[in-house]
Amino acid sequence: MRNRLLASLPAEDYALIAPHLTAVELERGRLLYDPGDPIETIYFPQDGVISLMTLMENGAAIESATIGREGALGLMAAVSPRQSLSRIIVQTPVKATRIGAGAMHEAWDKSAAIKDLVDKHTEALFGHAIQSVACNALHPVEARFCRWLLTCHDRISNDTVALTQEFLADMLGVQRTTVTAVARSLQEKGAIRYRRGVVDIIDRPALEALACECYGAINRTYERLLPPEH
Amino acid sequence: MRNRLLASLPAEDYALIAPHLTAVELERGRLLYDPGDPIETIYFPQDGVISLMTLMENGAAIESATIGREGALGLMAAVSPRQSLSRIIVQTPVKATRIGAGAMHEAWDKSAAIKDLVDKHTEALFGHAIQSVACNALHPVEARFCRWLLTCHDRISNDTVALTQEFLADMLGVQRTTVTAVARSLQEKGAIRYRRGVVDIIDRPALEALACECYGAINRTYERLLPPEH
DNA sequence: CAAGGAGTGTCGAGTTCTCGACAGTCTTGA
DNA sequence: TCAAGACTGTCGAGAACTCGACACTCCTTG
Repeated sequence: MRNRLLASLPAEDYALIAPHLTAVELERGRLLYDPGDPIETIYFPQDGVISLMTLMENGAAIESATIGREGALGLMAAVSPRQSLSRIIVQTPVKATRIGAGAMHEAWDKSAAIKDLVDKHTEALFGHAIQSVACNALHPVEARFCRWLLTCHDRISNDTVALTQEFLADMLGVQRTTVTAVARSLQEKGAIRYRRGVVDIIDRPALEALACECYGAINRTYERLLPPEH
Repeated sequence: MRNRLLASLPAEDYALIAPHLTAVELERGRLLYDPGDPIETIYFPQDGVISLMTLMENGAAIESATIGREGALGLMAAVSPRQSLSRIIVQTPVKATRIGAGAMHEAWDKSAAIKDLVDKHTEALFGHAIQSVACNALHPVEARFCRWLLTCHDRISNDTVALTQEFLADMLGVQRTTVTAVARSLQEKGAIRYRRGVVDIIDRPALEALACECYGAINRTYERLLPPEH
């Protein structure tokens, strides 16, 4: 059980949802929800990254938050029925545990521990979002690129991230040519190595030094609000 | 009662909190919370604007969301004790109704209507934040300036906004010189008139045309989630 | 009513990023 | 195995915004 939310639940509370949990694998690029879609399924990632992307009228979609094993997708639907606010896609291959929103709501209704978990997770995700608001306005692309890689690296179990520069340009809300330039610069600095569709993280400390403070700030918010590991 | 959340409460639910409500006036510039401060008081604005500002290590503070009569400040503390995630300041003079977080929690515990209100407000504020994430990455300063003025205008009861260009530059996360240039351009277009410390909104439709789609998107989210007016 | 501070206007060099274009390379599937 | 599509490299003009500087004006306060 790598998902931190599920792992933190006391056995009796976990037992409320266990019968309804199903393990799934989600392939990269899969569209889970579009804005307005009712959230019928909640996903607890065990490994991999899911992106929340704000969709603009012209079709541009930019990442507003990510979800990995520290959280869950659609968890707010445990409280009451929801429509998705964003386009939600699978960014790296994801192993997850899923549960229907209805079943989760019933468990939420019975368990104070689950209520608390939903509450804290909502707060942490909000903190993630408002930090990103500031980051996108104030920080140069290279720092945001590094933050993005680190966040991704934390949520997967190896040093290789499969993604195209084009995709990454969308995530960051910049031109692809800008991503190309930044990627080359980072490779020259020895922080990453990349080839067609793949980025290898070579020197994580270097990335951390180049990333903006938002990386640490978001992590601290999660650490403060979520149950400790183990 | 101009605050939309309070106005929407059924009489019996409102009665739970009424004894603890106090009317207050908050002067412009007042600091309500800094990151990490415990949220002990919840404010329901009747008129005026409160800003949530993400604070960076170098002291820069940029606006990540605003709160006016359509919402409340610190409402999530009704669910469980919270620390503020942002620096929260009074942006225009505010008339508000306030209540202690403890009293609000007790009412929340007893009233399904209040629970629902808190839930919906949390979701709307999250929607506000993720739209701002995209906006800051994708939209030019002029469009964001217009959006900001419109949002402010919706929450106050006249056409004159008191603020300095320096302050606005902080809000938008840009240089003051950029704000000067944009303000002059908008004045030449006849949308606003400004003088030392004051902006008058002259042609609201013109501002709406120049603002980015995020203004409408955020409003639609609030309209969908909050109880209708009257 | 003089002084000081706060707010604004303006300039210019420099950087970052956009935007469109096109060529080259790798991968996939018919 | 060949064609088509997906992905990357590169170029260059131009727009947007930064950053530092300085002058000026208005307002407040002693």
